Amino acid sequence: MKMPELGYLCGNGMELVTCRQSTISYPLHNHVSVFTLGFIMDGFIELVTDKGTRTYQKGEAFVLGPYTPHSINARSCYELLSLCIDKELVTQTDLELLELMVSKFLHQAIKHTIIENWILKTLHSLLLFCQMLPIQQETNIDSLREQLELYPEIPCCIEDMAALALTSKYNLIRSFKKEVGLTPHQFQIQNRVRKAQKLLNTSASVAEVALATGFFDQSHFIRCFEKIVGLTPTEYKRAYGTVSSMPAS
DNA sequence: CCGCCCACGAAGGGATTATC
DNA sequence: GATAATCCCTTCGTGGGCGG
Repeated sequence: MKMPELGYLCGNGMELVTCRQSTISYPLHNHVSVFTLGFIMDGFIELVTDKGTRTYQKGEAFVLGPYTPHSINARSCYELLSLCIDKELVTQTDLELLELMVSKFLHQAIKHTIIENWILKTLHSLLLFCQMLPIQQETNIDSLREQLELYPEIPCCIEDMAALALTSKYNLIRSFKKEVGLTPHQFQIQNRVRKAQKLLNTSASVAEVALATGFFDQSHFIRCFEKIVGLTPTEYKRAYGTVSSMPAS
């Protein structure tokens, strides 16, 4: 398989992931409590959400709200720039200031590449759209979701989760899927992989990351990781070899 | 709307081997 | 030695159906 070129930068409540020459498809998942702005730099992708399937091609952008379940089908080689912004930052910051912060972040993040004009031009309307998206009220499901997001590595069966959400396991599965778009277990696995991605950016070995994120062993970890990320942990580590994070300013 | 039951498929668990 | 891949059996999560 041809390895995609990946880039990752984070800081000030924002994360930027660039993916070049990728042919990876991603199964159903969500980006937890962040807004995601996706910019198609080259090629095209098929984005599937609960609102349907839409093809986005070079020069087009999309917005995903927090916890929006979606999948990506790669029909060809594509280049995607994903900008994730903390929910609080989006909802609690004045639009003009937010736009300034985001464009500053983009300029800092992509130092050696000229940011295409269309990205900066669409930024304002995309951020406005984010701020206008309705945010759900807090429920018991939300507190469980928060627990699973913060501590995905803790062994927690469906009965334990139901107890946390003050409901039955049958109702939990239905309600959770309705609100989050994934079953509790799928959500837990996804968060474990997400946490593992962060740990893989440190000096920890694959086996250490596997145990630290709640997987029984590295064999099981590799299977789940590859299914969600599209790369094995080692390939991922290699692809993100030049990882850096920006100092807070 | 919620709880329960049940069948089925996916995930978990364990062992082993291959590869670098 | 670390990591990746595969196999096989067991366990459990999930979806559908049903009833209160």
